Amino acid sequence: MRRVPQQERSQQRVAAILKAAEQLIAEVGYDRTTTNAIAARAGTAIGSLYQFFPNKEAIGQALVSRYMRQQEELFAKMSAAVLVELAAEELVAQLLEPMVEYYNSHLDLTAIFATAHRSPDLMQDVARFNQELVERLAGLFQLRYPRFSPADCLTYALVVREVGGNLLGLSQVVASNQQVRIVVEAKRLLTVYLRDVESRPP
Amino acid sequence: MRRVPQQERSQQRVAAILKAAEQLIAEVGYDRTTTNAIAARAGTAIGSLYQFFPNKEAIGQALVSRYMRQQEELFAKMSAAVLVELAAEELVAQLLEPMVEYYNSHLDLTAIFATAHRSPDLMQDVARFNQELVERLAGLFQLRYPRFSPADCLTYALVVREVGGNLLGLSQVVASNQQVRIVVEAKRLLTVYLRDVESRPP
Amino acid sequence: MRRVPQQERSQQRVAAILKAAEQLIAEVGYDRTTTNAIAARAGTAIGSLYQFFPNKEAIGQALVSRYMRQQEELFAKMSAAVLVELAAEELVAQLLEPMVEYYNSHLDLTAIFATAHRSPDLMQDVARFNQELVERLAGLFQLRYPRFSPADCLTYALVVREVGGNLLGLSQVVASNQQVRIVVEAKRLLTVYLRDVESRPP
Amino acid sequence: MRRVPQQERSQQRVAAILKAAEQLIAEVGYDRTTTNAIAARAGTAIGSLYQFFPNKEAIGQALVSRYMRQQEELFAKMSAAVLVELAAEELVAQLLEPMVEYYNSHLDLTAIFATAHRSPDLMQDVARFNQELVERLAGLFQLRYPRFSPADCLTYALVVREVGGNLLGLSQVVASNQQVRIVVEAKRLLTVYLRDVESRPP
DNA sequence: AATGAATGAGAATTCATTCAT
DNA sequence: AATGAATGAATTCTCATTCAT
Repeated sequence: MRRVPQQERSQQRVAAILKAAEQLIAEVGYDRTTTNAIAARAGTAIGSLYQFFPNKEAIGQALVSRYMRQQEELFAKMSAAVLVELAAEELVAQLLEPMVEYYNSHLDLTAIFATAHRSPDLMQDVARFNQELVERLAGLFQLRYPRFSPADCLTYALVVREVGGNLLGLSQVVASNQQVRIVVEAKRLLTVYLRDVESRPP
Repeated sequence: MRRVPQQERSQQRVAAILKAAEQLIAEVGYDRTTTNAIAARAGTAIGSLYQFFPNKEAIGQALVSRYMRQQEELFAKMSAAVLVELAAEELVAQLLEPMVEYYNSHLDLTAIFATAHRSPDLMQDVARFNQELVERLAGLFQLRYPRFSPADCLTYALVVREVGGNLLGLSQVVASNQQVRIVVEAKRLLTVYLRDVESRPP
Repeated sequence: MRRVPQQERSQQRVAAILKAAEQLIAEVGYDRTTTNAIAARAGTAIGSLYQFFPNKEAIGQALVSRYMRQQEELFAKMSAAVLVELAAEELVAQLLEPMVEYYNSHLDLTAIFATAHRSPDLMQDVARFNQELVERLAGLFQLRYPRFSPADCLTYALVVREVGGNLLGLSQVVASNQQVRIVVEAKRLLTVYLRDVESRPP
Repeated sequence: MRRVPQQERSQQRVAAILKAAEQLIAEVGYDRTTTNAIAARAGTAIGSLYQFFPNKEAIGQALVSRYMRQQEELFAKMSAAVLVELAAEELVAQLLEPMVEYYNSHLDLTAIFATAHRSPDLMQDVARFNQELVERLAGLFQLRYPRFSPADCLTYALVVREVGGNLLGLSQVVASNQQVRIVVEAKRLLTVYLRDVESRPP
């Protein structure tokens, strides 16, 4: 960010910009979201937008990093010591619950993540976050299932993250009577998968 | 398509255009792929590109519909009568194998599907295909598990398609030593999920 | 218009754009006038042009509607009650004088009207204006010469408008020593024509 | 023309091209008529078109010069000696009749003439023809009315040509029940105008 | 001679970003 | 600090013309 908003009015402005960006990206995708449209929906002048963000990418980065920060807070609450002991079902619930909540209030994530693959800078942040998340999961699995190799644990982590993230994304897109069902199935699916992993010989 | 390529040279040209488009979309995404870049990589003049495709979207549509056609051919080979009888593990293998093969040779699909959500026309085709695929799966599940309601079968189909597609997509992106592992886990995960479904009371 | 110019600077810019468009259209015709050329001659960036006009056609429409508005003002000044009573010579003078003045300051009209026949939207405006003008004339003739049928009056109106407009257009194109003569003859020609009409039996 | 068509088949081809060009120009205007469209409507390959015409402009020129040649033939039939003696009404009839006939079969003239003003080469030909026509008329008037100055005769010629041409053009465009009326009025208008001229003192 | 695929300069339009007010 | 008008590089697409077959 170019300038850190000090006054309350500025902070509200930045919040409005991020909210507008979030909505527009969710609606039309990252590439088709114009900075002018963001400013317009945020009720701000385009010039003001550029006082806080040096370029369009920075807005995407801000969105991603805000998401990262919030996810980290969620994870920080869970002690690894506890997670290691939980039954598979409980573990999945603990992991997915906060993500479900987050997805329900931040619709743009899928769109940003989808486009992020291609944008040099945005990609860095998203990739770093995903990496971190996967590593954290892999570490957790290593603690829970010490008999598996690190490469195995990494695989499980990749699978769990991908499946979890995408099913939650799907739940946002389907007809409303399917939304909850998808989330229920996501938990069930991950649970039986983890149980299967647990039952495997080394 | 504007003009149907009759001669062999034309067909090669169209093939080169589609291949270039595929690569570029996979590299930078649909929106950032320019028609000029496609023509340049295809070793063709931009005007020639527009002799075959009326606009940029048509190229994406061609890619999508080619994919749809090929997928349908794959499905056409499997008789429902056989699939109904298979064990969960076999069924998953039958469903995933051809998709794995396809994903390995067509890297752009994830990128197109990601952007497609936003583009009116492209979306139609992709959505229609996904819908069809999901309905086919739901129909299959209904046959296999008659005790479940259509809504249940739809949920299972949505989950299986989403998880299957995304894990295969993931397998394209990860480090090479993880690629095969991911596919193996995808099959395992879907297998235990289907077994779980099978074990449920009505 | 996309954005209504509020500030004086903007108004000057729009005026400069319209003036440049007018000149270029008069010089090379509507189709061969490029928006970039208009912007260049107006001393403006192409982007600025598009802030005020959504597309090229809108510039032509603005020119036409400005013309229409000004013509209507001219007509509004003449009361039908007075025109009905005038001698043919006076009537022609009243009708042509303002048009002469206008043609002398707006050289592009012929060019726009010539191309307008072909452009869907531009045509609408021009056609509507011509229609209106002809109907107004036909109405006036009906009042002056109640013994003629509406179809007759329409014919007279069509002829008078066509001849009037074209001779004034011609006066813009010929050598300077012929300009005034053409206008004088235009008046004379229309006067003797109207007198002839007046002398006809029903 | 690039190559003079010798064989009959070639001559038919050229005729088809000119006919197609004529129609298209009448429909959409000169600038918007594409050479590919001309070839397509003529049932010819675009390459063949360019074997006979070096560029698009040459097609317009061919149309204009064909028109010029035909008009000259019409004029050649009328001896000046006879025209000088005719009454105004007869003279007008003699002059307009062939033009009416021609306009009825060649609808593109108005469109070409309208655009011709702007096209360097096309303009030359059209201008030359108009000039010639006007000079011929002026010469005729000088013979009929020796008491007027050459400048006066030129003015009358300009007026008569402009009015005649445009009213015939108008007659092509109006509703069918007005077409004949316009032509009748055109003759009447020119007649009373010439009579007025004849009655003027030197 | 005929064909029509191929070419690429050029036109309309968008949008990220700057900068005068 | 805020504003929003101004900028112009970049993009999509057209069409006159060429040239290999």
